[in-house]
Amino acid sequence: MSNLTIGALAKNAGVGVETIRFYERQGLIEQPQKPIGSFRHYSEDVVKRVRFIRRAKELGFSLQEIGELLNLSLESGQNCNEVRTLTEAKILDISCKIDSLEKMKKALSRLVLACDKQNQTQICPIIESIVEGALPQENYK
Amino acid sequence: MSNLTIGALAKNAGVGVETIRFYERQGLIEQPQKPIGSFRHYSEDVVKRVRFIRRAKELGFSLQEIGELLNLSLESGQNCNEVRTLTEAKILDISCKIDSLEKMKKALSRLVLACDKQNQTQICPIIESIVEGALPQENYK
DNA sequence: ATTGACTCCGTACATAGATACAGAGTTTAT
DNA sequence: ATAAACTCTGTATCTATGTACGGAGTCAAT
Repeated sequence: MSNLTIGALAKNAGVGVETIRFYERQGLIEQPQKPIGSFRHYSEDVVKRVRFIRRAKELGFSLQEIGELLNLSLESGQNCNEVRTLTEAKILDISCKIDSLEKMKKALSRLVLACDKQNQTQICPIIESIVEGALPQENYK
Repeated sequence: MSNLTIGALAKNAGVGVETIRFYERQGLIEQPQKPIGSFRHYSEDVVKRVRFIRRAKELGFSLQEIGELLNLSLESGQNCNEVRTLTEAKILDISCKIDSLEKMKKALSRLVLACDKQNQTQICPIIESIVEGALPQENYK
């Protein structure tokens, strides 16, 4: 719609102009039409897209993974089964992350509780409760 | 306890030897005693600590933040109120992450559902539902 | 039609987080 | 007591993810 310039897009999405062009080079947002003169112009959808990228990064996804997430859709000629398989894998991945964060949160809540009780026993529940995680330990080296 | 060498620690924790020494330089694990000869030796606790670091990284925390998380405890001379305040902030941060991941998960579940229904409408629910996030939009530039 | 703000492209630099390597010392198994 | 495997320190290199800059072109307001 709204035909934003790159500067307006960047501002709305909360990133720098250079970052937009970087994402374009990485293939995360497509090279836009340049109807007016020779400047890039973007729709509101791209604002959402960039915000999504920003958010997903904070959740520990790499740009590569974010690209995969963004490509999950039933647009046009996509094979439905393939999309479903990929999507289910992503869902599993996300569930693991949620589990870990829940554990972390619980551990920290216990810490606050210990604080309230003036319970001065040495306690650092994070390590105790979060380490043994949901993700399989891949072979390393 | 178990007096692991750096190699054993690395293997158990699922990282490389160099990574251990890197974390040491970053202050995430302390320079250990070297009782036997001049080699580093570690307890089982350090294995847990490194696994925690690894896990927390996957959840989008920086090493700096991970250090802060690891320092949250009621050990020895720490000010209880201060610890509580910091901890509550971290809990909030984590809750936001969980929220975002839940939204992402729901969006992907809807996608799978659409697959099942052979509903071929173009659908890419990720962007719709995850973008508008819990985190405040910090001023950028 | 000129000025200030914005954009273009290309390339260089920056930062976080490792990872690799060189050359020397140490441990352990035979 | 020797060889293989491991570790030491210090430094250099690598990848991912941006950021910055130079020099030129474009747009919008006066």
